[in-house]
Amino acid sequence: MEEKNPIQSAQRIFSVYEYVCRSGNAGLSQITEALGLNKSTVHRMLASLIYMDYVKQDKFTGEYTPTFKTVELGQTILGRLDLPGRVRPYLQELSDSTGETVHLVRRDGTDVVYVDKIEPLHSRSDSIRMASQIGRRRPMYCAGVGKALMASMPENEAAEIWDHSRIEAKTEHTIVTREKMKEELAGIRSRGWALDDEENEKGVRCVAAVIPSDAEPEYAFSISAPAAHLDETHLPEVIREVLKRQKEISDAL
Amino acid sequence: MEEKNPIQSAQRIFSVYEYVCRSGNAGLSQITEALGLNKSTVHRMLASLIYMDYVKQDKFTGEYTPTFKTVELGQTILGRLDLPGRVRPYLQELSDSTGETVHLVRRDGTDVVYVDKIEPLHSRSDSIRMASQIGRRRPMYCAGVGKALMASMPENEAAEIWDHSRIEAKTEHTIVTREKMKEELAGIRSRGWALDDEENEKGVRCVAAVIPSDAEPEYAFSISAPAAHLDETHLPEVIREVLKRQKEISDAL
DNA sequence: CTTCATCGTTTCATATTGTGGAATTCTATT
DNA sequence: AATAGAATTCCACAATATGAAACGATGAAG
Repeated sequence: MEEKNPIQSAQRIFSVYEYVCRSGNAGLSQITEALGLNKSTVHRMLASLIYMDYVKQDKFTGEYTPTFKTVELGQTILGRLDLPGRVRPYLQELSDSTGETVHLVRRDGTDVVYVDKIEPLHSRSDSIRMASQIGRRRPMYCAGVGKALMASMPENEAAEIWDHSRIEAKTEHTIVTREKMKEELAGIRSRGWALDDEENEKGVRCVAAVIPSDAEPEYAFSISAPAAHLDETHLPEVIREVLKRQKEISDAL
Repeated sequence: MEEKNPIQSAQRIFSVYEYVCRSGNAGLSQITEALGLNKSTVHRMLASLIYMDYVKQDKFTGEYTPTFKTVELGQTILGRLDLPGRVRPYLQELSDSTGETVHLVRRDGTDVVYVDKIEPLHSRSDSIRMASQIGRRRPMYCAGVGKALMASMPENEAAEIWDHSRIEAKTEHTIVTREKMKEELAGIRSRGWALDDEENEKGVRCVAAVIPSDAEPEYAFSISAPAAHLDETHLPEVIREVLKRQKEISDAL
């Protein structure tokens, strides 16, 4: 991998672009300070982004905000995936029947990327909003969906993913040894579902399963919930729901 | 407005970036030909985009594809909007009860931008897939949602939108005169809903209404369907459903 | 097996552009 | 009216982006 951007001005303009996207709105001085660039440089970068319709400037406040063009490009990329649209009805039903958030992910190297996120139509009164976001990536080793995918591939391939992952203990429950992971994957294979037992985020558990496929599965889905909801009492029922929907999806594809 | 990009290399690298996003995957030579740039320039642009993680290169085919980073940025922008998440359950019910696609838009100058799109969980057998896409913009004057929004603002403001729009007859049904639009908006005001009567796309009709707000409404939603579904027989029922959901949303916000 | 075509990759002299310091303009505050 | 602090503009020149040419890889044709 290169150790610096082959095009310096690209680094600069994309820094400005991302800053505006991530902040939502920002003034010239704020961006200048945050990025450590000269303000006439930043000004020209913004003028360029405005010209290309990625950014717009509020007439009254002078602040810069992202346009929806990035949203449209993102949706163009996402919309090219066929599977999410086809499985969404099943995942919405899963979400509705459990009252919890459902995620669909796609494998991307040693990571998974969230490609859909379904909230129940009627949230339970004690539900919490999941911080997950479509487009975000996460390492496979500490995600229920990631482990489900690893369990559905040849063992050597799963081992390679482990070896290429930067293992760190995200919580005290995160699996950090090769042996433990191997056992875990064996368990997942025999059960047909994976559990993220507060391994990625304290207080959050999830039940996951792969989307069956003729080839090696590339997608997986999960129900995430506060650990208090997914306790020993409720777990079996949720597992049943997950496997039921998995079967329906399998039958329909 | 500037008549050329203030930063030439920005123009180039964003051209390459958009090309890769829109095509889904492309080889160096293809991009070079399409954009009329020197191939070593394009190669360096791609190297830069790879460095910034917007693009990746397939190891086997050598082709370049967009990563999910753009999706993530787009979702960051979209996720900053509060209203879509809150009204989605109502719109999903509207979609399910009618079996048609529902759109939520937000006003953006003289245009509307699609910020959500809901498909019924169980499509009717003769449903068609709407070409609309989140992030896409559309002029207000020829969209049901746009007319609904125009009808809910002061007349002079609606007139200004009309004056600043590039009016063209998208179909033979498109309203292209100021007088006709004025009458149309008066009708919408008295009825409380708008109809896109094949004005934007032949064969497609939609019923639209604004999302009520204390201030001037900024969002509107619509049901779109093939004209054959939304004929005179079915229209009253769909209108009732639209107004019913509008009321529920109003009560809940 | 050799040759050829076409793809992506790399190099480097130099033409061209992006840079940033300083001045200017604008607006809100005192 | 003066001041502060924001955004905007200018332009000499330092620095970079450019592209022609060469190179390496791969698959197809003979």
